[in-house]
Amino acid sequence: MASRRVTLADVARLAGVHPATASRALNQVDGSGLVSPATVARVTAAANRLGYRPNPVARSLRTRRSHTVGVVIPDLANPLFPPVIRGIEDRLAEGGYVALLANTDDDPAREHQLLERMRERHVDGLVLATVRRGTPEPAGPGEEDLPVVLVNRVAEDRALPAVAADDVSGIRLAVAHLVSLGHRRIGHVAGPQDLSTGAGRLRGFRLGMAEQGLEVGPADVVVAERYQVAEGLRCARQLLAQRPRVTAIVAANDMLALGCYRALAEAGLACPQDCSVVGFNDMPFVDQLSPPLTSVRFDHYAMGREAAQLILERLATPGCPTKVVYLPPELVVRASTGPAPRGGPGTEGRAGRRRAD
Amino acid sequence: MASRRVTLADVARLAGVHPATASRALNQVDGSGLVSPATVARVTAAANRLGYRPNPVARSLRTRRSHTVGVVIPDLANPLFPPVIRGIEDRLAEGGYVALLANTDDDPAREHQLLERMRERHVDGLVLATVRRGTPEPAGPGEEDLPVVLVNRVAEDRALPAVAADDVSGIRLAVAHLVSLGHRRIGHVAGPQDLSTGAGRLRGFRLGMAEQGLEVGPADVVVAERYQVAEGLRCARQLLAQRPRVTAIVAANDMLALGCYRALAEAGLACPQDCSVVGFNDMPFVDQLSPPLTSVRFDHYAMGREAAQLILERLATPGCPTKVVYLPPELVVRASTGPAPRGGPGTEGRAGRRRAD
DNA sequence: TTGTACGCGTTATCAC
DNA sequence: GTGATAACGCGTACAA
Repeated sequence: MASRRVTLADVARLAGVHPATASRALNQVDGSGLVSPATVARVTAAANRLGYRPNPVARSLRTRRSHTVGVVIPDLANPLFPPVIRGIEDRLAEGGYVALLANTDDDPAREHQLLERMRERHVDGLVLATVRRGTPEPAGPGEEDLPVVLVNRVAEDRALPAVAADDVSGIRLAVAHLVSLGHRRIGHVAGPQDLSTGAGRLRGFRLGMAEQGLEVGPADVVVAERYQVAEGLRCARQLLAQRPRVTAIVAANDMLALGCYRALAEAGLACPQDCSVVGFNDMPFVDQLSPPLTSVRFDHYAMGREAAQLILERLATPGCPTKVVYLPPELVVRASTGPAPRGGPGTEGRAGRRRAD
Repeated sequence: MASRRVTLADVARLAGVHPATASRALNQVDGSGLVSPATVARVTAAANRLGYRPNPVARSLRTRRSHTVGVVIPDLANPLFPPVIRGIEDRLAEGGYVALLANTDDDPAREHQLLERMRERHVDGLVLATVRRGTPEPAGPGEEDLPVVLVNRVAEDRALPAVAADDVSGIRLAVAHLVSLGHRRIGHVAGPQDLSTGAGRLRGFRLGMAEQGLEVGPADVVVAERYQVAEGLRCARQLLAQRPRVTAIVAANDMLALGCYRALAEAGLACPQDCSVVGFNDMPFVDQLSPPLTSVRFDHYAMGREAAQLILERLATPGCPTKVVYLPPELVVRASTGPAPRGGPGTEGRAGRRRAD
């Protein structure tokens, strides 16, 4: 029936101490003897008895810390992110923090507005999955700088703490796998080059091909503007047009790989009989596709946890060194990759067979 | 270079008025003349000049309203929800509100804890996609009650505002479609019966079958405990075991339909040649499955917007009547449904063919 | 119409 | 060690 929330003053009254003392007693880090153990006991007892919960708003007003971390995601609809968010939330909760989530839909204007809102709300730090190369300062100039951690992105100069998959290694795995299956004419549908993942994976492609003694000509790479199925379709169409004898495509992520599927179907090519496809991220559901997608996998949930860990460290120790964490990738081989066709694709013999609707 | 945030006092000083006056001038609803137009002009000018942004924390402490709405989702990894969340966020932003997002992973304990955190943070209202039948009071008894809106759920007695698809109509569409393809032995993998969607869709199934003059025996329905692929697999296995001659399965949602795919593959049955499958929700990516899934579709983004609309109405007019909004469903026919097999499935002639790995 | 004074709930900084 | 006091930034009765 007690309708009003119980406040610190109530606790103090019950414990027979001044509110300030109660505050100290409750916020006490164990050991530092600023307040007598007896009072601590009495106050905590009173707090428990009354079911006292501090008011975070009042606390935030006073301390200018909100125990809230802003998490900015480019696209919630990308299945990559839910596990990442879960990881962030879980680790943050362990540290007593809450995530304020926002997604920008890749719209810089929207992102700017969201970041402004987050500053207003006194978020203590930011976890960004949106940062583009060339805009390392996420919050505009002149502002007091919030702690920032990048996730699934890395700053060009590694000046910001970050957690991401080892893009280069991952793509090299993919290339090596394809070569082991006999592929030689391999194309790359690259990601946006203003994203660290897009640039890193393209670098990995060139490196991996070189390691295998294969050349990469200008026509072997088509760069997507965004990580979306439609872009994958566009790029794969172009790739097939300018390199009709390609037998395998490495896509910079799974969304683009989906676009490649469509382009192959359009062209009357079967996957993997005529052309193999490899993705990146191993998103949920790609094992249910037709054909199930071979993809470079890493632990998304762990990436989220690690990002939260970094921001917590940074909040606890503002000056701590800037860490960049790379997660080890592995290749999950499924049915979208197979032996290189012997006659070569694009020859009339194999085209025009069964196609997805 | 101005490092400190500009505060109301700064604005007042520049405008040459008392802070209280500045406050009134800025919070003024147009028309009601509590403050002279001249001062309003001066104050707003000063505010713009300084780039004043009110401190939401202080305001929230004072007014006990945070302009924040808690949004609780059972499972972020379900692709149904991202568009819903987008809809909620967008509409909320138009009304000057922010969404505080949380996902419970279907864990009531976790949900309880999250709701507590949200209360602490002074959320002004709640949008819940988690409510189960039998627990209409989401926040525990005796507490001051926050405005609540349900999304993708409906309270048993319709006592709470809610937005959801018209489950009954949707399933009837599915049944009618299957019957028109010649199916007569149709099974249902039902959703959890403590969720309004699970119960409503089961009701729709019985109704739809009755309309078509078909009987529903106890063995024709298997009830899933959760909306997950693994549960769909379990239920479909059971259904196939107890009704081997079934030629079509209506799944209560797309996740369960995915489980049905697996069960059919296990049993060596081809979809749709041996057995058709219909899902519900038309999640993103189900058009990319093998085979592309026939599913009952409704506008997820619109559902989110509508839910936000309802909570905004409720915040503006606390006593307003309780609305329950049903969204019209439509059937998206893809390749997972086809004509009923003539010989009937489960006969040895067709079993044991190609199977997914 | 505007200024005065106070309180929202907490914590930081002084004294004692 | 603990109590008193002020302040975080804003909104709002009340007085003028």
